[in-house]
This record gives sequence, C-alpha cells and structure tokens, in this order.
Amino acid sequence: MTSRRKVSNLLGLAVLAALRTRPMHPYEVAGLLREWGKDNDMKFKWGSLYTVVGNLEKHGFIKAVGSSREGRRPERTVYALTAEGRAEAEDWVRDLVGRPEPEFPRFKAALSVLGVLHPDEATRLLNERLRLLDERVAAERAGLAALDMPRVFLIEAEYDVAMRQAEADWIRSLLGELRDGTLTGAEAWREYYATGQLPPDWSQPPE
Amino acid sequence: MTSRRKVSNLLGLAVLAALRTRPMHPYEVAGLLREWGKDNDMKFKWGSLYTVVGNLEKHGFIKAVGSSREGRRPERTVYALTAEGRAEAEDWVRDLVGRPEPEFPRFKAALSVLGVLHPDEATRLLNERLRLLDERVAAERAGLAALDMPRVFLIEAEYDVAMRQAEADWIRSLLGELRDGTLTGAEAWREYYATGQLPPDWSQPPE
DNA sequence: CCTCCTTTACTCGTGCACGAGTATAAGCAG
DNA sequence: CTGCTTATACTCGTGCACGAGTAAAGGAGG
Repeated sequence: MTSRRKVSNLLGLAVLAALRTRPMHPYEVAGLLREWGKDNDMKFKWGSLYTVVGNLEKHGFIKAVGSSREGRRPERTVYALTAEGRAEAEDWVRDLVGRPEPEFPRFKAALSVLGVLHPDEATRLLNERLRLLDERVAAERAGLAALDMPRVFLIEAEYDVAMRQAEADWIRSLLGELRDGTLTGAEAWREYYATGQLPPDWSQPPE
Repeated sequence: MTSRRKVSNLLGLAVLAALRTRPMHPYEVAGLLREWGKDNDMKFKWGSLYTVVGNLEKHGFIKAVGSSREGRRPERTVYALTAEGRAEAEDWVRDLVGRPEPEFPRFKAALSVLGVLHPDEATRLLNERLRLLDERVAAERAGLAALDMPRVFLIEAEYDVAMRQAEADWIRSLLGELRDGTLTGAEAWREYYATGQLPPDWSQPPE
C-alpha cells in the first residue's frame, strides 16, 4: 500500500469525479477526462485506468450497474459511484487541498546533485531551461486568454502557469548570483573542476 | 521500463552522486545521503535503495569492488562508480536541468477536481493550506539563515522555499478573487450546491 | 465490395516501489 | 554478566504502474 488510501493513484480521484456526473464505462470516463483536459493535470495512462477502475470497484467506491454490448465488441461494463465513493472523493480532495505534503519535483533532485557538472555547463543548461520555461509560460498564458470560459474551470492551469513563472524567476535570480559571484561557495565549485581537488568540506558539509 | 532511462528512480542518481566521492556499501551511501539532507530532496525509501543499487549494478553503472565483513554480520558489498555510471549521472542531470518535463503535483490534481466540494469548504481548506505553507516557509527560511554554510550546497532548499512561497502567494490571490467575486464562474459553482442543479456547461465545458 | 487506415476499447506481462519484517550487534542499566 | 533497548544492515512479498500489444468496428478510397 503506497499510502494510507485504499486507491492511491490520483487517476482514481479523477474517475470518481467523472462518475459524479453519471454512470459510465471506463472508456467513456477516459474520454470525458480528456475533454476536460484532466490528462494535463495528472498522469493519465491507459494501463492504469483499468487497474484503477478495478481497484475502485474492489473497495466499493464504484459498482458495476450493467453492461452494454454493441455487435461483437468486448462487453463494456458501466460503473456508478457509490455513497462510499462520493465520500472518498470528498475526503481525498479535502486532504490534498488542506494538507500540503512534501513533494519531490525532478528539478529539485537535479539541483541537489548539480555539483556533478562543471559550473559553466550547469549555467548553460539553466539558461536553456529558462528559455523553454519562458516560452511555455507565454504560450500557456496566451492559450488561457484565448479560451473564453469561466475561470473556475481553469484554476489548475492558472496555478500551473504561476508555478512555472515562479520557477523561471528563481532560475533567473540564481543565474544572476552565479554571474556576479554573490552565491557563496561557487568559487569552490569552480576550483574543484579546475584542480580536481574537492575543497575539504565537500564530502562532509559542516553541521 | 518507466522511462527511457535504464534506472528510473531518482534515488539512483543520488547513489551515483554519492559514489563519486569514493567506493561505499549501500548502507554507507544511505548515511551519506542522510547527512547531505538528500532525503529531503527526493523520495528515500529503504526498500528502494537495494533494488536501485542492484539495478545500477545490473546495467554496469556501478560494480562491486569487494566486500567487508565484520563479525558474523551480513556481508557488506562495496560498490564503485564505473565510467558508464559517471557518464550516466552527468547525462541524467543534464537532462533533468535542461529539459523541463511536465510534472503533476498532487495539489494541481486536487485543484482540478475542487468542484466536488462546496465553495465554502474549499475556501476554508485553502485558508488552512495557506496558513501551513506560510508557517513552513518561515521555518525553512529561518533554518537556512541559521545554517552558515556555502549557499551552493543549499540551492535545492532555496528553490523549495521559493516554490512554496509562490504557491502561498497564488493561493492568497485566488482567495482574494473568490472573496470579491472576480473569478468568473464562481457563482455557478455556488449555485450548483444551492439548487443541486449543474449549470448546463459543467458536464461539457465549452470548447 | 474489398482493402487499408484509424478509432475504439481494452488485456497482459514486466518491472519496479515500498513497507514490514528480520537478524545481528552494540550500548547500557542494574 | 544478563537482559533490554536502540542502531545497523539488510530481505522479501505484495501490489501497483505502465507500455506494448490486440482485436474488432467504422470509414474512406479505388
């Protein structure tokens, strides 16, 4: 069990949310999520969908309410939300919103081992990332502005833009500090790649 | 294979980074990572450590260079970084830094299904999250300031603080918009919970 | 009306993540 | 020196994630 939740994959939450509108079969759920752009908000993998639906059923959050069959296609099971499922969805969202949990973005991990690269290369890569982020932020902002749609439906997207923007700003400031030498320890880093010698405190940072 | 990388767990990257200093056995690696505070930067699970080390060896990124034994304790295999491992680590970091990939924070997923809650409850929870975030940011900032240590070693932590801060700011602005009604569609949301009736465009948002 | 491509709708196997369990050793209290 | 707790150092099994594969149906072109 990955967490204390019976079904841990967030796709499960999306499925529950979709089934709030009406009973559906899995593929229909997928279509709706696609239409809602949810595949942009969370990992959406076909393989996971059916496992997740199966688990939701196993734990009583949804139940099969019939199956339609057209021609000789595989039978499509239609699922409906149960009372437990409705409660689970609400509780899950409450948890996710109310309690910030530590997350581990890949970029953070990368920053923590940035020392494996030469400072000049690191700088170059950070500039590259910055460029891509700026582009994407601009594109997404434009996309959002073009879409005339009540903004409540778009808060995740607005959040996303805000976060990317913040990351871009942070990188810009880091690059600034690297440029004008106000980032303490940066010379030691450079030194290491010049002389092959670690400053004494690299393998055991003080305190 | 989760991605195109032979070993996909980021813990593997940390292991490679640690082995750059000198050959070590897995538990020693773990200790070093702890000491470096890496367990704060990425998911660190004991179960994963040994799987990851095994896979790194299988793919030739590290190799056993002997095994020490003390008393009748289980034998401890000491691993060293290979040339391929060194290259892999560098390439991996290059990738992570240079190419922003879409990520799916849990809060983003939560925002995308925020509609399952009553707007008042959502507001309450957002306020709660905001409070916790502000607290944590303050604490981390204080912690960082207290630690007199070259800042190059702390960029991940500084990044983290900046991101949390940005999130807090974004939530504050969202709450503001909810309060003074400048978030379009918010009345429809409220309406739905008052009348039980979905506005016509909930199940199929236009465009 | 036949063939080929695309869309629909899944299934299956591999491989990994991770928590819980285990076993030895070291410290220390009485 | 005996028994208890804490730290050390893993192992193992379950369960899930996910990509690749499959197969029927619909459509479109000749």
